[in-house]
Amino acid sequence: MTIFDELKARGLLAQLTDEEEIKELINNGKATFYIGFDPTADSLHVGHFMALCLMKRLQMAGNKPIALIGGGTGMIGDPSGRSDMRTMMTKEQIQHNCDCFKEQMSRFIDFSEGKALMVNNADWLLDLNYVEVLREVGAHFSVNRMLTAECYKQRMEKGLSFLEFNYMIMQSYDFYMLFQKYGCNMQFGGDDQWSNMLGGTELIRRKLGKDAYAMTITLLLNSEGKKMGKTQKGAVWLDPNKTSPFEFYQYWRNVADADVLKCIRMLTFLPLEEIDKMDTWEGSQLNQAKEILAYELTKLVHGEEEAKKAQEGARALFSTGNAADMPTAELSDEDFAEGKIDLISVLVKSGLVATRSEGRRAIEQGGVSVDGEKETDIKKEYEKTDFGDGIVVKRGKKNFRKVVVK
RNA sequence: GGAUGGAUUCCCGAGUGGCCAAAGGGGACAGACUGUAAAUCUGCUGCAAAUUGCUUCGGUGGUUCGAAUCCACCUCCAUCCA
Repeated sequence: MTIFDELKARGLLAQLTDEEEIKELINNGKATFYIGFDPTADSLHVGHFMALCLMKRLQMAGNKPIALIGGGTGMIGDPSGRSDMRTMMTKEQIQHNCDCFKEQMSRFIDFSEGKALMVNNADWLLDLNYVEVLREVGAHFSVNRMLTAECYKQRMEKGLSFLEFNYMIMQSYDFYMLFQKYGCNMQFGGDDQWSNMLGGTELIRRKLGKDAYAMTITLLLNSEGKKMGKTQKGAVWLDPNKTSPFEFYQYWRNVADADVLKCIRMLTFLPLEEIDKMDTWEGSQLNQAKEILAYELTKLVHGEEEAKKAQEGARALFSTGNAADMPTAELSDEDFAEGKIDLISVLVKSGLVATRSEGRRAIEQGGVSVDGEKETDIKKEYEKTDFGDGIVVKRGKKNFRKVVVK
């Protein structure tokens, strides 16, 4: 199976400028392609992960990836797919984020011996001269056409600043630069990047009279049409300090039935034949598929050892309600008043609830249990000796914490 | 620069002197049912020493016994005019 057919079978391809040409290039390892990453946070998240996987797949097929870090475009902020203005970041923030990105990416992509490149568009964007850019680049863009682009249409209702309006031009300029500097003939990105990417191919055609190609990856949406990889607390990060391997595992363990197979197909490296078998699974058997998905992804991101730990931890926790390897919270002497601490305080100190009111509510509604026993007395108090080697406090079905006294 | 409309809690959105910690919906959280899924039903959703107290309706001052609500100024947003 060719790499192109595989990508297609996995449902990764969304839009392509020229299917035949792209197929030819990537199947024969002749593509030098880039994917841009804007440093909007100090860690990559699941959305980036898809792009990284794509890079890896194509690299394995002999193509040369360029990871472009948007140190320059990050100064502007991409309006695509957003209904509100981005908050502006300081230069220092952006630099810090770039550094974090670099480190995380090197774990996925082989950057040795010219097999891949990592560049930062700050290198060429920050020193641009305004008037020069207007004359050289701006002349090739039609405002009328830009405004008809889907990503701007949405923003026309809420308001779009000139700053953000220019994002497309900057991204197009990136492609143009990479084409000249590194012979980069292809750009990949999320489907929301389509219009920005077309801007680049067009600029290259107009300025150089040469062809370049663009291809977008399907956005990973859940059955409700929302982007996956987002939780209430924010994104699911790849940085273990921001999203622990256990939380990461649990996120995928808990995806909806309707989304499991899609996720396995798009995100894992499991052979397609194996995935096709799972396609017939129904009902509670799908639960196994979720376990596979969670395990495979955790393994890819955090390594086999962490994946095993997370899986075992989760299994033990949900079957027996106990596990050696669960998040632990420590209480110290100051937490005890006259040798005692009340249950609400335990919940707050262990981070299971944010406020005492929330803790009170959780107890009153029967959502709290201690060592497997439901506890509904909000005044319940514990002495130091009650903790022994640690007690397991649970809020809701999926939030556990082992509480020990130091 | 001018005219008009607007800013309410996580989001949308009611509220136009006291009955307001603020209707309704969404989301989130908890419970029941389940498969760590979905759907459904129920509860709950500012904080706290919790039948009470404290802090919230863009900001700052003011009027009043009492202000989300009235007045002044300011900031931001939308639409129209330049």
